[in-house]
Amino acid sequence: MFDQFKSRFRIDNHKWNEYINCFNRLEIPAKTVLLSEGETSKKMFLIEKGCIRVWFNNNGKDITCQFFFEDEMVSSIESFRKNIPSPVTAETIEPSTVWWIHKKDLDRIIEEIKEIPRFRDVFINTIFERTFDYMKYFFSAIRDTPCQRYLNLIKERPQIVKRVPQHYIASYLGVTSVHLSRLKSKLAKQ
Amino acid sequence: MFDQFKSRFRIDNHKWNEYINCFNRLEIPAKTVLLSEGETSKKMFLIEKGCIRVWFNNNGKDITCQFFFEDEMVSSIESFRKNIPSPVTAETIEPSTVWWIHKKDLDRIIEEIKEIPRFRDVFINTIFERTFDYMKYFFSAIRDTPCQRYLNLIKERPQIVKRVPQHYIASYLGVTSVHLSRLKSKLAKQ
DNA sequence: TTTTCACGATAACATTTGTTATTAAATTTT
DNA sequence: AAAATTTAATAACAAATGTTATCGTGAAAA
Repeated sequence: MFDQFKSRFRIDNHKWNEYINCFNRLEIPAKTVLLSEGETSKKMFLIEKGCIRVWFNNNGKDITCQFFFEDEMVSSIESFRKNIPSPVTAETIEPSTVWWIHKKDLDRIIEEIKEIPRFRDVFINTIFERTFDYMKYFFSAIRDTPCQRYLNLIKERPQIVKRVPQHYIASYLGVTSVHLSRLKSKLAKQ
Repeated sequence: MFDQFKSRFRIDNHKWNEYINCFNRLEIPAKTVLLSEGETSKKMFLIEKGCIRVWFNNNGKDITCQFFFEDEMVSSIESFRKNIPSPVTAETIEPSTVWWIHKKDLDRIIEEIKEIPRFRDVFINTIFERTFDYMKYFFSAIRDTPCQRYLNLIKERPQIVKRVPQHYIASYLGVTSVHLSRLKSKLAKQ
């Protein structure tokens, strides 16, 4: 589970064991809430198996804004970094296995390995890539029709279309589930 | 113009003068292109006076995706950082005064002051904030109606509504200029 | 097994948004 | 000043999308 990170940073074995001992394995059923809207995020989750959606409430309807799958880290990064109430809820879609770590442990680890220039660069690069991702999402939202965004999702993120219930995808695309269903049947006819 | 940065990082006078000498002042009319779509960004611009929009072409129509005003830095950060062709064009809206710096000079300066922990943290924090901004834009795009987004713009970024021609704002909101005009007249009646 | 419940498809109708065209005012250029 | 260009408003119609309701299927719970 953690080898992907180890090989990237060349951390000595002793330290490495100390770090991975901070993680706790957790097996949970579908629809388990890992972080609630309004709660300040104190844990970071790493997905071993399963899938998680992040959503927020808007006038009684929930709007899904992110999906996470195997090997991805999940939290409300805004809540986690700034110690403020989370604007979103994180919840499993499938029965899942996750590893979680306390914020204070992760902060300490980051503080320690921050001194490794190699790590620092990877860290900064990761944040930049996240920014570029969200820029893309925003640009797509103002440029493309819902139909184009759905086709794009099939192409770029097939996992989502295959594993996630359709009404979650609909709100992620900014349309109703009725309309997404309509778009699908229209596309099937062509 | 540069004092806002100097006070933030406590850099000694000699170095400071070396740094600001890398910047070139430029007075330009409205509709001047500073970076073209497809071109690899080699300059970063800092706005002393005026305003700049960033846009991309979509099937012959241009879609504005960002606005910049006084004291803000402009480039395609993706092109600038990754040395790839810019997905966007940057162009003045008003007659403007900008300061520009060569990428190689800026890279060298950043490399030097990166060693100052204080700077490093501000740098990392700035990227995070950019990410949060784009997350907000994306969330708003899938959650809010164009009308809500327009009202939000008036509230959160009044400069845009006051200084930018309406058809640029329309594409930024993801609607046609006809429709934005319609929304405005509807709001005026209430 | 039986009973809920979650999920998705579809229809009918309402509302929003896009398209195209026209006009007028404001601004810039000549 | 005159001409050209840019910008915004409006109307009429078309297309996209939302809303509400109904139905069927399959999965989960009792």
